[in-house]
Amino acid sequence: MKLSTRGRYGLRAVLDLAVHDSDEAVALSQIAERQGISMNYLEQLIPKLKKAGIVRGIRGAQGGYLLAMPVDKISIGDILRALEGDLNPVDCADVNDGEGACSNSDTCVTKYVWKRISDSINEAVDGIMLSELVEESRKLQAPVPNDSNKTKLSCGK
Amino acid sequence: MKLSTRGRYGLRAVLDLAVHDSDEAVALSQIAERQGISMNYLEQLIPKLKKAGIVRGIRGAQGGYLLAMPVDKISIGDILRALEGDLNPVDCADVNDGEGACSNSDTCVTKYVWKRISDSINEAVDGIMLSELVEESRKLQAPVPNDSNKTKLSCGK
DNA sequence: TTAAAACCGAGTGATTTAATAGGAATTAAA
DNA sequence: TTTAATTCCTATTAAATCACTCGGTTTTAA
Repeated sequence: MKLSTRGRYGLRAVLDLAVHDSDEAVALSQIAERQGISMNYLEQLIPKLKKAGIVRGIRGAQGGYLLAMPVDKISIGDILRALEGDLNPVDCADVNDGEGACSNSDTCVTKYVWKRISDSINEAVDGIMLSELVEESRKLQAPVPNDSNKTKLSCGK
Repeated sequence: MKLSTRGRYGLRAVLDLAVHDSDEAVALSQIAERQGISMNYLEQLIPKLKKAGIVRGIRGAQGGYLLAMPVDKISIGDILRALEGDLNPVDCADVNDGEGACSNSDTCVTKYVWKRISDSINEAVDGIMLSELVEESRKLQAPVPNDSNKTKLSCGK
């Protein structure tokens, strides 16, 4: 029951993008450098975020990425589901609306457990908007206004 | 963010044991057969459940396993944590009380997200007692009182 | 024209998962 | 006292997944 680096790195990348949001695109190399993440690896996560309508890319020189929606319309749940796939603890038809066929759903008792876990996770992540994390990070870097470019926004790898 | 078969099989095994709870021990071979799970594999999960004080083994012929606590004292969270390890989405000191050292916990914003997820999962599973699942399974098998031995209690693998 | 960037797909070593297998120790019952 | 049932313990393994790396192509601003 651990998030993979897809979810962890990807959320950091989107948050970095959100913190540096403006009218000009941000190059992936900058995000990768600031966050200390391999750019090649980050590159693989981008298509998932694009498909979910979270970021959009600007090709060519001086290109980069922009958020495709305002920060207060993007929930952490949107981001994590885009990167990790559904956040359900099992592949079960009664939990994951219809997906994942199951033969004896009628005699299944554990599905109540999976449903409760699934609902609680999704409610938690859907209740946090990207804008809240942006605000929080601005508070944290306020005391040292100069090195705003270096803030990692997240711990560990 | 999926539970492994450890958690899914193991919970089914404990639930099976709880449904067939009595003063005589239940052989693992019976649980394995009823639940359609490899006995060799189930055998590997038992030490985790014993260490957590959930089951105890009776050795020798006519031996087997018994619940080590009353069903209303065992939460689903106890069982899943015993089988899967902690249910936190990341290894982060600020989430997983102290475990997992972290260098820049001070500038970390994402930890708020991980904490919310972690808390919601643990609250969900700690709020369900094994006794509730036993009751639920009795309700489901009530219409056909004869085949109580065959109830799988869970779907899929 | 050039260089910076997004875009695309293939390959890879390490780790984890989900088992299987074989045997030793214990004990109730024949 | 033997036998058979059972827990207990450790090792091995095939397959999948993870976390990257690499090499190239297209696009586009300067």
